[in-house]
Amino acid sequence: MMDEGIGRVSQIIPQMPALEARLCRLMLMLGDDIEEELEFKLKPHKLNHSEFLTLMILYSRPDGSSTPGELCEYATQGATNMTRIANALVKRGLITRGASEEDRRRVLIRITPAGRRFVQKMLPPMFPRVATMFAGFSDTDKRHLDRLLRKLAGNLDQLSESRQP
Amino acid sequence: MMDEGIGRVSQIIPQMPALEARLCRLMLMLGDDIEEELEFKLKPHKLNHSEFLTLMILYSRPDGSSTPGELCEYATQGATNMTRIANALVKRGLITRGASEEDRRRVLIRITPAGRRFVQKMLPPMFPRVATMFAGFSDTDKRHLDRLLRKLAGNLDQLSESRQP
DNA sequence: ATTTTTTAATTCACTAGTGAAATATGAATC
DNA sequence: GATTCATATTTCACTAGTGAATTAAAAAAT
Repeated sequence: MMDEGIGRVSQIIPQMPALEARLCRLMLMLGDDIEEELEFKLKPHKLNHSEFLTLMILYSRPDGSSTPGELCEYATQGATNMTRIANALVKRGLITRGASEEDRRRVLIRITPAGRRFVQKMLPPMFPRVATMFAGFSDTDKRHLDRLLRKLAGNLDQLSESRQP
Repeated sequence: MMDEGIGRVSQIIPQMPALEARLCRLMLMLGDDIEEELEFKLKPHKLNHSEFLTLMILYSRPDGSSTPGELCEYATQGATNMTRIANALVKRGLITRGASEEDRRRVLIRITPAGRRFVQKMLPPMFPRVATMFAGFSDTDKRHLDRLLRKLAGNLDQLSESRQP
């Protein structure tokens, strides 16, 4: 369906990089599909993607703590949104928010023991469906995919730098 | 950075499919990156992604017309949002909206000559950066990537059917 | 030592997208 | 042929995320 669409457009505008455009479109569709699958798994826990990601970042830190600014960077979220995310997670007792000693502009965010238990409980049931996503992929397939995606990521990185350096 | 995070989590929870989780995360990041790049190219034309996609679907149809319901399906948008998208495009004179003759529940959406000209003018300047995204990709790389992404899409399709059939 | 500049987080007003209900027409059933 | 059921679109109330302005503290400049 998408293939036919791109085909017809590239017949009218032949200088279009049709193959590349198709790959772009595929990546966008897959990104949406994976996001949808993820949100489906998160819904029972009343978490959305960015809250989950933020919580996982904290969980994966050796000391379980970070600052809003750092979390923004790693979760690629605006500071505005991080405030809301932190509000939501604090309300549920999964993280705490306190003032930093050294730099009083900073806020210190820390995952709570309850937050750790929550992650450890919710994660395992997600595994089977993640594995299913890559059913029929050989180890070589996965390695190839990883390599190609990282190459693409590198190119996109350059493009993003060329936007506002 | 993400690799270390997943590494630490999979040390605590060893039954996690770490490789697959990493590929998921990569796909999500790349989807966001490509979306960002696309929105950047669309901004000067005051279009967002879903408006652009809707317009392109109409452009690529042989007769240049469709209905809201059909557009929802192809653009994977809710009906609610399609109403807003159509409103925006009508306002700019890129599409028209009229009642269907056969089925008066239906609305007929059609790209205007101005809409066609608009697409033909805005598309070519986007090509260089699309090509750059795949710089360093051999033809084999692109074929492989296409194959792997389609396989992944197939698996995700199955998963989505298992959600609410 | 005071002023200026920079950095960090938050609040506010907005855009984009979703789910549930409303409206209206067509199709099916009795 | 009236009633029930299904389909198509829109409206309304909500969630998620963004940009601009605000507040406050630290760092740099004078």
